Amino acid sequence: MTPRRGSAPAADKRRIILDAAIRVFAREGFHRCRVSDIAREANVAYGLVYHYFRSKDEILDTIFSERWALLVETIETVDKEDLPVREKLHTIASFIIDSYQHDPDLMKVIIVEVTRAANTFGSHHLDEIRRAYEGIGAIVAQAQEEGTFRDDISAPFASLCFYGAIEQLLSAWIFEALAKSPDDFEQAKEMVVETVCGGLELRGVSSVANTG
Amino acid sequence: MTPRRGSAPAADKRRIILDAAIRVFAREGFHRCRVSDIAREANVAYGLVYHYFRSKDEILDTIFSERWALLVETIETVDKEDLPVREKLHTIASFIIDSYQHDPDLMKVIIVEVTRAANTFGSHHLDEIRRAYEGIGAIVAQAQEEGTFRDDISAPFASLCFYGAIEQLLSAWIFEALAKSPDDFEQAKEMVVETVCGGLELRGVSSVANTG
Amino acid sequence: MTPRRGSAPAADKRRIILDAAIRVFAREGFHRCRVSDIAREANVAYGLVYHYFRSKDEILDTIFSERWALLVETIETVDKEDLPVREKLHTIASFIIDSYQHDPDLMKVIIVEVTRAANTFGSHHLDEIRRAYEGIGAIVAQAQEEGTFRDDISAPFASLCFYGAIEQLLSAWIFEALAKSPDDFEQAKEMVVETVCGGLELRGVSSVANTG
Amino acid sequence: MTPRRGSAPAADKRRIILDAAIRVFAREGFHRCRVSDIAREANVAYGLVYHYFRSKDEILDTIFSERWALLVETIETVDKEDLPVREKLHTIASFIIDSYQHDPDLMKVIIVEVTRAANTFGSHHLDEIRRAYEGIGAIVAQAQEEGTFRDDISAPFASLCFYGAIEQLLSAWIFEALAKSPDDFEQAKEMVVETVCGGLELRGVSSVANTG
DNA sequence: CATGAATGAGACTTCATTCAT
DNA sequence: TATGAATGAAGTCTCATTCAT
Repeated sequence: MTPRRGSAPAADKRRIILDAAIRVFAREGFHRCRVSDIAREANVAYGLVYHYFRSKDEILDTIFSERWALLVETIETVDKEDLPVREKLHTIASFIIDSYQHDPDLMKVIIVEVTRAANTFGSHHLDEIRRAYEGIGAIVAQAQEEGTFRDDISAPFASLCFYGAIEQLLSAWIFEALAKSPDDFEQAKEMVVETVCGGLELRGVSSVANTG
Repeated sequence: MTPRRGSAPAADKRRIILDAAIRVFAREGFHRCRVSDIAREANVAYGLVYHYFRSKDEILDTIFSERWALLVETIETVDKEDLPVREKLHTIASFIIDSYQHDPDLMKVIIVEVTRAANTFGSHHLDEIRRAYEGIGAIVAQAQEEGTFRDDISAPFASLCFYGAIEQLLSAWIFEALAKSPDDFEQAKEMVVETVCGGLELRGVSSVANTG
Repeated sequence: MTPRRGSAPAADKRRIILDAAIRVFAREGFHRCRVSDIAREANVAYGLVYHYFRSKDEILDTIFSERWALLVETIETVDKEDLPVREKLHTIASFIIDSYQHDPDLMKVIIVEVTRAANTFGSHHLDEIRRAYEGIGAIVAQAQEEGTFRDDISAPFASLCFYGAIEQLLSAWIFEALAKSPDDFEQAKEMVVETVCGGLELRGVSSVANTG
Repeated sequence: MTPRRGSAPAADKRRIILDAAIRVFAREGFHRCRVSDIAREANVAYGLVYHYFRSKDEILDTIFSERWALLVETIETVDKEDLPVREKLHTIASFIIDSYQHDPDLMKVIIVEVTRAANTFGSHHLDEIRRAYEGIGAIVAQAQEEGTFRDDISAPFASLCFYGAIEQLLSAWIFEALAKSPDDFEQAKEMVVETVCGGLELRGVSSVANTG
C-alpha cells in the first residue's frame, strides 16, 4: 500500500539514471543542474543518459508521469469505492503525504518542477494534472448529491482547495526542509481533511472526534 | 484600496523596465526569456537594464519584494483591527484576488517564479513569505483564543490551508488562462473563506451569511 | 630637483582627473578599472572625463608621455654635461628611483602599463621609449671613446642592461609592495651603477668605496 | 638540452589548444584576443577550449607554469653543480635566451603577459617568480662566500640585475620584432654575463676569457 | 563646463546534444 | 551497450563612448 518508487535491479541503468535524476533535480533544481550531474550521480557515462532518454526534458517528463499516474489511479479507484467521503479524501491525502514521507525528493521534483511550474513543465502535463483535480471534484460532487456536502461551493472549487491545501503543506515542508516524525504525517492527513470538510469554525455540536 | 502596480510617469525608465519585465516574465517565464526581451519590451537599450539593475535576478527580486511587502502590510494591518475573523480573512483573500484581477501578469510572476519556486527564488525570499504565513496564523490564533475557531487545528496549519487554497485557485486561473468576470472574482473570495471557515460538510444551521 | 608630479590648483579638473587616474590605474590596473572608477576617484561627473580626454587610452597616453618626457630630458641634459660617466648614470638612476620614491603610483603605471606592455601601450610609445635607451647608449658610447668603458660590450646592449636592472628593481618593489626607507633608495642607486659599471667580480684593487 | 615546447601527437587536442593559445596571445595579446580566436587558430570547436580549461585565465596560467617550472628546475640544478659562477650564470642566460630563440611566441607571452604584468597574472605567480630569483641569488651568494664575487652588493639585488638585464634584452627583441641570427643569441649570452660579472669599466687586466 | 542617463557592441562562459569508437 | 570528446548556439553581463540637458 505504501507508495514507493521502484528500486531497480542493479543492472537497470535506465532506472538508475532516473533515480539519480530525482536526487539531482531535488537537490539543485531542474534548471540549475547539468546532464553531467545526473550522469555522475548515477555513476554512468555521460553519453549513456542520451542512450536512454532523448533529452533532459524527457527525464523530468518521465519522472513526473510515472508517479502522477499512480496518484490519478488512486483517486479514480477510490472514487468508485463505496466509502464515506471523508475516508475517500483521507485516502487521497494519505497517498500524497505518504509519497512525500517515503520519497521526499521525488515529490519535491514533482511539485516544484512540474505541478507548480506553470510556464514550463506544468503546461506540458496540464491534462494529467487536470485529471487529478477532476477525480477529486467527482468525489465532492457525489457527496453533494448524497447530501453530505453543501452544494453552494462548487465541486471544482472545492477540489482546488483540497489539493491546494495539501500541496501548500508539502511545499512548506520542502521549503523549510524540516524533519518530521511519522506522527506529524498522520496528523497532517487528518487536519487537511478536517479543515476542508469540517471547517475551522466551531459548531454547536462538534463533530470533531478521534483525530489522533 | 484596489491594489495596483504604480503606473509610472513616462520618463521613469526604471519603472518602465520593471513593468516590461513583468509582462515578459509572465509571458515567457523567467528562465525562458532573455534580458534583451525585457529591453525590447521596454523600448530601451540593452545596457540600460543593467544601469538600473545589477542582474536579471535582481529584477525579479525587486518585482516580488515590492508587491509582497504590500500583502504583508495588508495582513498585519488587518490583524490589528477589531473585526470578525471572517472579515479579516476576507480582506486578505480580497487583496490577493484583486491583485490578480488588476494585474494578472504581476501575480503570475510572483506565484509561479517566486512563491512556488522552492529551488530558486522562493528560498531567497523565505523570510518575507514566512511573514505572510505568520500574519495569517496570528489571525487564526486570535480567533481560537476568542472561541470563534476550533483549536484542534493548529494556527500555522490553518494558515497554510487558507493561503494554499487561494494560491491554488490563482494557479488554476494562471494555468488555464481563462478570462473571468468580476463576479467570478467576488465569488471566489467568498468561497475560499467559506470553505476554510465553514467547511464543506452540511451543518444543522448554515452560517453562510454576511460576507459581502 | 626632486621629480614630482605637479599638484594642481584645486580647480584644474583636468589635472585632478589625471591624478585620480594614476591612483586608479596603479591600484586596479588599466584593464581592470572602469572609466567610472576614475570619475569617482576624482570626484567629478562621469561625463567630464570625456570632456577632457577623448578616450580612456588617451588618459594613459597622457600620463605616460608627460612623465617620460622628463626622463628623456634628464638623460639628454646629463649627456651634454661634463661629468664622469658614473655620475651621469647615477643621475639617471636617481631620477628614476626618486620618481618612484616620490610617486610610486605614477611609476607603477608607467612601468607596468606602458613600458612593459609590449602588446598594447608599449608599442604606441616605442619612439619615446627608444629615445631614452639611445640617450643612455650615447653616454656609454662616449665613455667607450674616452677609454673609461670597455668597448667589447656594445653601447645599446649596455644601455639595455642598465635600464633593465633599474626597471627590474622597481618592478620587484612594485610586485612586493614593500615599504622602503630613504636609505634603501640611496643604496639602490649606488648598487645599480656599481653592478653595471664595476661588475660583480672581485678585482685586484677594489674601486668600491663609500657606498653606504 | 635545448628547451623546446613539446610538439604534440596530432590528436592531443589539449596540447593543440595550448599551442594555438601561445600563438594567439603572442600575436594579439591576452586581453585583445578572444577565446574564439584561440579555437579558430587550433581548428577546434569553441566549446572544446572549455572542455579542457576552466577559463581563458587558466590557459595562460598553464602556459606560464609549465614553462617557468623548467626555468626554475634549470636554475636549481645548476646551483647544485660544481662549476665556476660564470658558467652557472651562463647556463641560466642560455636557457632563457635559447627558449626565446626556439619559441619566441612562448617567451613573449610569459614575459609580457605574466612576468611583467604586476597587476594581473604576475601577482598570481609571485611565488613561482620569486623562486627563480632566489635560485639565482643563491648562486651569487655562494660565489660571495667563495670569494669570487664582491659582497658589498647583496645577492638578491645582484639577482634582480642579472635577470632584469636578460628580460630587458628579450623585451627589446620582442618590442622591435627583429630577426636575429644564431650568433646574435650567443653574443647576447656572453654579454649579459660579462656585463654583470665583469662590469663595464675597464680593468687593468681583463678577465674576459673562456666563456665560449 | 558639467552631469549622468542612455547606448549597444562584444566577450566569456555554459551546457544540451551529437558522434565516433 | 557504453564512453566521453567534440560541437556550437545562446545568454548574461561589462563598459567605453555618446548625448541631451
